[in-house]
Amino acid sequence: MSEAIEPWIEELLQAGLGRDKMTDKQRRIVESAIEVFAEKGYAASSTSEIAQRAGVAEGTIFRHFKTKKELLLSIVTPTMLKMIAPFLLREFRDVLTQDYDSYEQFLRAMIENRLLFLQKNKSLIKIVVQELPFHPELQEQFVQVVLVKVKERLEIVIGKFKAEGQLADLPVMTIIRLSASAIMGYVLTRTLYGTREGADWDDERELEATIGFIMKGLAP
Amino acid sequence: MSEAIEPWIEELLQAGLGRDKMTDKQRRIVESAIEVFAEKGYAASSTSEIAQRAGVAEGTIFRHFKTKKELLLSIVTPTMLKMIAPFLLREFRDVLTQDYDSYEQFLRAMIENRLLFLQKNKSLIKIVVQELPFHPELQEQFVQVVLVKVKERLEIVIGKFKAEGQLADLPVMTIIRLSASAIMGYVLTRTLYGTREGADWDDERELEATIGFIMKGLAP
Amino acid sequence: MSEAIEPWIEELLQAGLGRDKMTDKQRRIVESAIEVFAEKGYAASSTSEIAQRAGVAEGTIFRHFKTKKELLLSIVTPTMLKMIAPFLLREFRDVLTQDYDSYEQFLRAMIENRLLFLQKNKSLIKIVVQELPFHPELQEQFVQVVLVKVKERLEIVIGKFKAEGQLADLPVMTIIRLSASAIMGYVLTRTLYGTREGADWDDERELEATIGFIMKGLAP
Amino acid sequence: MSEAIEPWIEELLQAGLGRDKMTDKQRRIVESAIEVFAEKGYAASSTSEIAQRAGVAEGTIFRHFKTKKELLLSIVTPTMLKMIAPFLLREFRDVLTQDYDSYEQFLRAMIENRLLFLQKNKSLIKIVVQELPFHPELQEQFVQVVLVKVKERLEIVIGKFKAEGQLADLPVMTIIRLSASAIMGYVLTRTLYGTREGADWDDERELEATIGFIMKGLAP
DNA sequence: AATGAATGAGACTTCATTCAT
DNA sequence: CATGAATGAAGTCTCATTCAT
Repeated sequence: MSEAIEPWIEELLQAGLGRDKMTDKQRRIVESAIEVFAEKGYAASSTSEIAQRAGVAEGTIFRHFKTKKELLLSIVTPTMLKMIAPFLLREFRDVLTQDYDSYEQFLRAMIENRLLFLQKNKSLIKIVVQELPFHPELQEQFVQVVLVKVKERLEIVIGKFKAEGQLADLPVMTIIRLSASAIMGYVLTRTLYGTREGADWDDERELEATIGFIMKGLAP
Repeated sequence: MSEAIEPWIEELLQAGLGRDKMTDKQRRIVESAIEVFAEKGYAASSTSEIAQRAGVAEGTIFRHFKTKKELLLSIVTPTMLKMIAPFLLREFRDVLTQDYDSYEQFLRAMIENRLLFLQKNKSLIKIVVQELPFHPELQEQFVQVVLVKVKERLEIVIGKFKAEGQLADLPVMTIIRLSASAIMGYVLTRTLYGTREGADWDDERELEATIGFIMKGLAP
Repeated sequence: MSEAIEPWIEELLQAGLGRDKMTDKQRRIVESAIEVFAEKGYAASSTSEIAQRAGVAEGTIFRHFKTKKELLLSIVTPTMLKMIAPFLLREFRDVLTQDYDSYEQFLRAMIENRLLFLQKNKSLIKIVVQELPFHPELQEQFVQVVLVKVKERLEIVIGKFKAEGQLADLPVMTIIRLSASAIMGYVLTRTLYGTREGADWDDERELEATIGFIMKGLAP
Repeated sequence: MSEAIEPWIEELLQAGLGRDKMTDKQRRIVESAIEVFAEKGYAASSTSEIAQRAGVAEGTIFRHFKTKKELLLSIVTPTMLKMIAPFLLREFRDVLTQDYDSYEQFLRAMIENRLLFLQKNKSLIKIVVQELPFHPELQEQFVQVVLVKVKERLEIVIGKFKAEGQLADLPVMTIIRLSASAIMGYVLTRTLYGTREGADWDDERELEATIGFIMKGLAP
């Protein structure tokens, strides 16, 4: 737990999360690109439309991003890092292992944190999820950056709860999978279905049901 | 629930599932299209590559399908029907309501049946899932054809098990969601992760863990 | 002398010289390309202008030639072959070794033959000469196809005249170089300078002077 | 013949030959431009690459040269002057008419002088030769500045040798052409072919052969 | 029914040039 | 003087679709 974060991740986090160094136009280009990519998908998006929405000349895009693909990467790579930021930052990491007495507490914290993130980054997540299957480099990155890191951290936390006898005697990966499935099912349904007009979605109730389900399902 | 299936669905099932009426070339076109769409995504696929792989002239595609979009629909619509075929076919429907004594039995049957389907139709499912977000007509179709129908049928079955006191007192939709999440998590992990070389995936164990998880989580 | 011509050369000669298999539009494209390339140089020529002059849509060019470069090659490669055709064709080859009693006769024949060729293919030659320095593949081709073949044949003929004591005792390559320089100087001056209005170019006299110069310069 | 050199030529000679007045950046731009133009040809060269190689900003080029074309001219015009400098400079001019007893001596001096020049200015010459055909203003300049001047001077010298009975009774222009052809053939072969690895080019022998050829060919 | 040449709109990208800093 | 971000015209090339054969 005490080993330092790899410097390149630290760096990317800085560079990616804050768009500080970007010029105004650059930021507008990226924002338009996020819009358009999320709406139509990368392949069906045209740089001319992105330029138009950003209010810049098409050539300007290519001054900042050598290719359309690079523009995509400039969006996806930081997003993948943001997705796992809580697992990487030192302060949070310590929190992970210490602050939660019960698995339930931990679950609630995770859901709240990531749900907030997801709500604020719907388009970004959509782009990542949509494009992942078609770009092997992204997949590589995803496995290396997201899966491995997250798994690493979660194994520690969940291992602890399991050792304390709070959880059933299942492989840690299985516990992660089952918990994650239920949470994602909740989040996805909520996102897709819960926002429809006239939908009878009682968020509080569903959240409780989901957590209850996980806790019962994983009880020793 | 004893009303007849809508005739147009019946028709589509016939037309879509059996590619009987297709000429040889037509079938080859559709098969190539499935390949290419699954590989590159609809927008990034070119009709000329599809024609090439199908061994037909470029123009031939447009003799059978007015537009590229229509070719996509000719793949997606039947697939969506195939996805819910078990819920629609009369014989199966009766089975649903009668054959299973326990929810666990029912779950096992569903998993086995749909897993088989998924394994035989990976590319098709991939296309549907990938394209759904970008084509409102498809979404419409999906909701109308898949969600509504499945929900309708499942509510009966699950309502029965719930009435029998086998399941916790949760809204039927919630039960469906939680069960489906866990199953899909299992299937997805198995598909993406279980086939990697050197992966330590014990299918039997994971399946049992998943079913156990659901049953415990949903126990009254 | 009696060994067969390499089949690939034979083939290229057929394909390149006769534009038989070309469709009408293809021929028009190539002809326009020759015009434009010769006028402006390859790099400064635009496919859109070529298309316009050919009276076809721009896309049509790329149906017949994958890239602009391929269009260039489709012009240059056959031209290089045409440049040395006399040295390759069997009938001519035999002629080379037998028909000429004196080096002077041989020179006159060569000049006449190649001058005719040059007059009919000014643009083509111009393109080859202009582009050669910028395309390594063309240089490779030029050395392999033109230099080597021509040298091979000329060495035989000139070796014979030298053996007969008609020529000075110089390396055959030197004789070739000196003769070629004088001829090319004649041809070039004639082409560039001789066609100007008011130029005092007496072609007959200059030709005689050139041949006289070579013969005297190379006399034993 | 004793009339002064046209002042504008004098001026250009000063300005072009010495790059004295240029700032450091300006000189670096011109040098990079020479490199790139020689490598890729004018039309295929980009000002951005030139700027990069020169280590200056893109805009800087256009502070010193209004257009890309002007940059080309700033290279080509002085080069054309340098090509004929020996014929223009007063001191050299006198030398021309007095110092050489034989045409052979004169030839040797010219070859040595111009060969040295060519070796030190390969890229420049390449650019001039390559671009001449595509820029009518350059052609104009070339005829006016190079051809006319050189012809003027050479006619005097060669006229003298001819009057002395050293040379055959041919038009002076013909003598020039024949001599120049042989020399250029020598220089070109030497440049292109003589530097290849494994080439059996004996420079001394070829030079002698060439001079011998010219002298014999032009003997009275 | 099948072909494949032809199209022209539009895709991504490059580039010479301008201008505020 | 120098910079480099910005531009928009133009470049090469792709693609869905049409149509005469």
